[in-house]
Amino acid sequence: MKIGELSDQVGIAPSTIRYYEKVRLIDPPERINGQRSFPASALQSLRFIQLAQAGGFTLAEIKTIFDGYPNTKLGDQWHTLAKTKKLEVRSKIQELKRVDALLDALLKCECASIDECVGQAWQVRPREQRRGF
Amino acid sequence: MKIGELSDQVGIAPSTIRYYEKVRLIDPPERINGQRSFPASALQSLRFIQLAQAGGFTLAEIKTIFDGYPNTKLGDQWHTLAKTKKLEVRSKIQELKRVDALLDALLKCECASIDECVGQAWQVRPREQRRGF
DNA sequence: TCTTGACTTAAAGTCGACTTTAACTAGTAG
DNA sequence: CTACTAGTTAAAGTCGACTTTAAGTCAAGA
Repeated sequence: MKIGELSDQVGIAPSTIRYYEKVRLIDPPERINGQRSFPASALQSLRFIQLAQAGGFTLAEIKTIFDGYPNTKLGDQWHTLAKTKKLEVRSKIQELKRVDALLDALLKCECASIDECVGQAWQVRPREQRRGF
Repeated sequence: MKIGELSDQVGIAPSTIRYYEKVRLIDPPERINGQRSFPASALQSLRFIQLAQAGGFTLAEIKTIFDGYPNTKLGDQWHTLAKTKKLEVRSKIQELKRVDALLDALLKCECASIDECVGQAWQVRPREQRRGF
């Protein structure tokens, strides 16, 4: 598969794919007349990168996973990272649910200001002392 | 409230708060002897910013919301943006759930490579043609 | 009075993740 | 043969979101 085709299939610009290769995130593919010829597995790799990025992984973290897997000795770098990230992902889901609720509130409520509306959406009454945060 | 106290309460660096003021994301607070003195509502604004950022809003988008709210004429900019973002947030939640599942798979499975494992986690058999994507 | 610590400014620097540019090559269609 | 398309490289540029730097101000405590 040439870079253009791969790009089309996965929805990642050729320049980005070359960039990923340059920073050693993906393996340098075979060259045919100087042009990259990717194996089918490159598609999976790129899709993994897409999803992991959506999950808040940096490219460096994705690299750690790629480099380490499947070595699973306890305390292994990628293993530790994956577990940490799983927690992050779960709390991010909770955060997003709060954002969703907040947007609902903003779209529906009649508050005069964002601050007031935020207060309501968070069950926090403004103009009143709360104890212990 | 001086900038240091606000910073401590909300967990955002003073330099960041000044930056938000510079890019007109928050209102310039009153100055007492040249020093910023924030009203309590600044706390709510900053918390809103934090959460919105976590929800994938750019600062420019947050500004649009702040600037437009609470004007709710149909087709209003902030209103449209909020509705669009709500959809984005919901699909992001789905994405994160997929990441969570993928991490589970990586942590538990015995695949020889990430690509293979990704294939399994996504109910996509590698080495087989799938029709129509 | 002197020092300390928290504040002020404008401007420059950083970082991650790409994208763009410029100059080039190789295969294909007319 | 020529033109076109899709590929190649290294290096520089961009963008969002901050952070750091340098030089200065101000009030409180020893």
